[in-house]
Amino acid sequence: MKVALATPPDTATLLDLDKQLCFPLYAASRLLTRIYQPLLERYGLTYPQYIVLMILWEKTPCSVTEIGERALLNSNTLTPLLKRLEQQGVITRTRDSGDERVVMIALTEHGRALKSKCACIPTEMQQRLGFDPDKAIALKQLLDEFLRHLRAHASDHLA
Amino acid sequence: MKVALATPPDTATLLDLDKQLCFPLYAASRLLTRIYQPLLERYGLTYPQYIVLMILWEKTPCSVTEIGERALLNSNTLTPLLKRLEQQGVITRTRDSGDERVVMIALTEHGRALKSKCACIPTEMQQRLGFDPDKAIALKQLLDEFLRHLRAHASDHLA
DNA sequence: AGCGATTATATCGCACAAGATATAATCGCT
DNA sequence: AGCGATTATATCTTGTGCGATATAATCGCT
Repeated sequence: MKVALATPPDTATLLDLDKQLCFPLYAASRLLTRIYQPLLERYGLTYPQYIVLMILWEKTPCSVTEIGERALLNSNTLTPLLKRLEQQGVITRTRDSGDERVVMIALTEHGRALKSKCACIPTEMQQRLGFDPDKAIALKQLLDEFLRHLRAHASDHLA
Repeated sequence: MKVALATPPDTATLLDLDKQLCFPLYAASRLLTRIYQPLLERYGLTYPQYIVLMILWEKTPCSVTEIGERALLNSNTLTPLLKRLEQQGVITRTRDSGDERVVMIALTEHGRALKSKCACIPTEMQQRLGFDPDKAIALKQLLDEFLRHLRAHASDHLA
């Protein structure tokens, strides 16, 4: 016979929005992106485009696949995004002469110049956020660990 | 004259993808949503739709604005999402008789029934994730705090 | 060399997101 | 009562995201 039905983990309760891990992740991601937006639109960039540029600022040129692995985005998202960056004159897209399947993405002069213009963004974001730096670091560490876990786990699920 | 230019926080370095807080947030949010997907598509739901349903399972009916405040989504996102849920017979949309500007969203019988069908999802996600529960709790707490901070802060920036 | 399997991008369709703007109903003040 | 301001949704446009599929180039094996 069922006895201690009184106390928690009853399944209905677990469906409360406030109990979810995913929701604050999802909401915080969108809100933080919104705070980036006014800083980025000065240069005509969206947040995902900024991610791609950060990858290219570290190493250029990069193949589409390399960018996808780093940003965790597939070609169906990257192709149009990269075409927009190309139209803005920020990057070039060139087929690799050695392997014609590969499209190499390289920064233009303008794209390189954007790096120094964007250099103030991380600091400015930190100021605008005004979130306790210690907590931000703790959060980032946990998130990085969680992301590593998810990446390792994702391959399980694709199998 | 500039002297100690050698050591860190030089601005260029801060643009490294690995230094960013937003990127793991953004990436983890998308990866986690992907893990939800196979569980949700059994019931023809997307993750944002599931969020809205969790809100309605706690309290029905709700106005569009109430849902928007809870889910942090605006009408331009909610209106089409809610219309799709209506077409699926999960919710109804009715103008409030007292105030015709307000559209009240209520669960249908089917929508209510989905709650018990979805009851297993939180537990199943936890199992599938296999992420250290203590770390998950710590992460959620930090995220909740960060989200509260962002919400409070967002209003500053909208001003 | 020949050809099926693999790989790298691209395309298509659908569903968010969010700013800007439109529309209609209600409120508040005189 | 009248009317400008506010409020609640809806619509339009642009830009992601992502599953499914298409296409073209390369690889691997015989």
